[in-house]
Amino acid sequence: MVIIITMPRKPFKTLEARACQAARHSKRREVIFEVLNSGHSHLNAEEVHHEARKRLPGIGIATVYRALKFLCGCGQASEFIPADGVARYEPGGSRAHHDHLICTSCGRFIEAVDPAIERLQEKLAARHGFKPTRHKLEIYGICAGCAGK
Amino acid sequence: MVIIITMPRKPFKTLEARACQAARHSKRREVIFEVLNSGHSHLNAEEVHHEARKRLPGIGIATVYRALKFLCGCGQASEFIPADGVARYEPGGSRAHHDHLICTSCGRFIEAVDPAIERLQEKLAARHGFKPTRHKLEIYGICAGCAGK
DNA sequence: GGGCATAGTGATAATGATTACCATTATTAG
DNA sequence: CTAATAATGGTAATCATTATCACTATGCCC
Ligand SMILES: [Mn+2]
Ligand SMILES: [Mn+2]
Ligand SMILES: [Zn+2]
Ligand SMILES: [Zn+2]
Repeated sequence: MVIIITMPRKPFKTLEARACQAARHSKRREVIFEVLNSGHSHLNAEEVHHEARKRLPGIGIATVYRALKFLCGCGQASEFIPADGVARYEPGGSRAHHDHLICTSCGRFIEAVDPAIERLQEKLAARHGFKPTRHKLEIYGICAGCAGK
Repeated sequence: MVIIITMPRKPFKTLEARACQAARHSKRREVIFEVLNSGHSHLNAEEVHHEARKRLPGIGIATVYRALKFLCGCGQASEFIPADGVARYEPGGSRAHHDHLICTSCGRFIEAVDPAIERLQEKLAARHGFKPTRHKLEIYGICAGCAGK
C-alpha cells in the first residue's frame, strides 16, 4: 500500500530527482502517508501532526512539513490553500482531480467534479491562448446540513 | 468618482456597520482607492503601499492594510489569495465577477469569465444541496506571450 | 554484524505577511 | 473654535511555514 520510492544508488543528478525521490526509507514519512490515507482528509499540517503523534509520539512538526512537501512532490499528496491561507492536504496519486464545495458555516469540504466544467475551462483557456497546467475551483457557501438547521 | 460612504451621525449599532462604514472621510483611504482604480491591478498590499507613497509619502503600511480591508468590506475592492498565499487586491463594486488565468512563468493575471461555466457551477452546487455564495476559479498555466518565446 | 557516508530528524531560530497596540494626529458635529 | 473620537504610523505581536544545525537512523559496503 505504501509506495514511497526509495534508494537511488548514485548521487542525484537533478534537483527534481532529489526533491521527489527518497534516498532512504523513513518510518515517519510512511506514518504521515498513512495519516493522509486514513479517512479524514483535508487536514492542515498541524492536524496531520496531531494524528501522526498518535502513532509516533516523538515526531516533530518540521518533519511533518517536510514529509507533506515531499509527498506532494511525488504526487502522493496534494496541497491546496483555501481562503484562510492555511494549506491543507489530501491523498494524491491515483485519486482523481476534483473541486471543492466549502461550507463557510461548518467548514466541511465536499468533493465534486463536473466533466462539463472541466471541458469548458480548457476551452476558456484556449480562447485566451493560454496553456493550462492545473486549476483550482472552490465554491464557498452553505452545505445541506447547515441549511437544514 | 470616489464613493466612500462617510459620516454616520450616531454610534454604530453593529460590528458589521462599523466594519463597512467610514465614520469620517480620510485622504489616505481615498488615495488607496485611487491606486486600486488607476490601471495596474492585482497589486498586493506592499505594491499598493509603494504606489500610495508616490502620492502621500508618509502613508504607513498599517493604514494600507486597514484601508484595503475596509474597501473590501464596502464592496469597493475585492481580495483574492493566489497559490503563493499573498493577498492581492483589485477594484470591486461595479466591476463584474471574473475568474483568473494566472501565468506561472511571468505572473500575469488574465481576467476571464464564461457564463456557461458560471451556470454549471450553480448546477453542480445544487446537485449537492449546496447554496453557493461565491466562488474562486483560478487556472494556472503558461500565457500566450510566454509560450511564444 | 560493524563501519561509514549521509539522508532524515527534532528543537528552535528565522522569516514574511498580516494584525494588534497605543500614543499622536486629523476630522467633524455643534 | 472645541471637544469627542476616528484614523494613523511606528512597531511589537502573531501565525504558518522554512532554515539551521547538531544529532540519529538507514542501508550499502566489507
Ligand atoms: Mn478534496
Ligand atoms: Mn482580476
Ligand atoms: Zn456546513
Ligand atoms: Zn506569462
